[in-house]
Amino acid sequence: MLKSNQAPELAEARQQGYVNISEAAQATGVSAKMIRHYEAIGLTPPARRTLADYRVYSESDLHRLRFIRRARNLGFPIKQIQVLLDLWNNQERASADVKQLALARAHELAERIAEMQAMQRALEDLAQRCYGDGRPDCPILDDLSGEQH
Amino acid sequence: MLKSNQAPELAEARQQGYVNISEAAQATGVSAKMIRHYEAIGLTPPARRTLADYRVYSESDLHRLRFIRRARNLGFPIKQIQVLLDLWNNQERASADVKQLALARAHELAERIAEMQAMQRALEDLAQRCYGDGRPDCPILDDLSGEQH
DNA sequence: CTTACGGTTACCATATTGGCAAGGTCAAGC
DNA sequence: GCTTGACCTTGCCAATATGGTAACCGTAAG
Repeated sequence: MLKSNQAPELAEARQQGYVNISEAAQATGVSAKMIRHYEAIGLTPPARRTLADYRVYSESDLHRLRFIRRARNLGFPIKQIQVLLDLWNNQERASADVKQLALARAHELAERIAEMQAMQRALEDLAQRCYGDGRPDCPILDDLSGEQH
Repeated sequence: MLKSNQAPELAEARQQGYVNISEAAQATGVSAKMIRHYEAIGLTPPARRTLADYRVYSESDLHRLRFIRRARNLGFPIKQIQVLLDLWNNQERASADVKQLALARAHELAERIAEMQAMQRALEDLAQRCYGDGRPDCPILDDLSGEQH
């Protein structure tokens, strides 16, 4: 009567410590939508299924999802998270590889931050020179028009 | 023999001071691809065409494209550029409207910058605590795993 | 006339996330 | 046992802005 080997029913899977996708989402902070998406693009291995094709997740699956969420919070794109997951699973990894990824990411962030700070400064400079009242004169639009000042 | 009123041939349009799309791209720094795209989404009015359906651009068309490029360089999204273009064309605009857009954009940028700086700091902290040699121990992966330190 | 270049439209792709629709499943209450 | 509501499934569409490709036709120069 027990069919625990391949595709259990949901209640049975739960007894074995599995959770369904919405519980996994709540437990990891990754939306159900994204959990399915990560599986579809191969970032995570195909989830185990019940007889009714419901996805169920073990504690180690949840662990991996939390890993992904934290990496996303650090701004890593999916491709790099793929590499990080490989390194995470690889006992013979060299920490140098991981450090290099982290520093490369930090460097990219620094460059983007510098660009955005330049934009922000330019906008605030322009806004400061703009009266901001009912008059139509506007140094901001003048600057966008390419007028010399 | 002259058919300059509606749809001239390319040579004729050129004599009237029009340029074709690749010249417009070079003159404004907006790629031909993007010029067509901006037209398709209604950011710019439909370009004038020659008999053979080639787009041709007047100096004021180029002026508008340069305006768009500068606004993009300041990080304005297309939707806001639409508003900026309207204000630019509107003689009765109030500079307050433009200033508000610029400051709102500056504010968004500041928020994104703060987030990214937090990521960057976190990454550099982690990298600094990582030996970065051949050993597998790696505080970066430990942190992503959620281990307490 | 041929050739090379460049224009045209219409797709596809990126990366990430949200939303919706149609249909099947689970659990609880009657 | 049946109904009901919540939840699962897949698949498709949406957004951001930009790049690429393919098939077809126009233009300019030899």
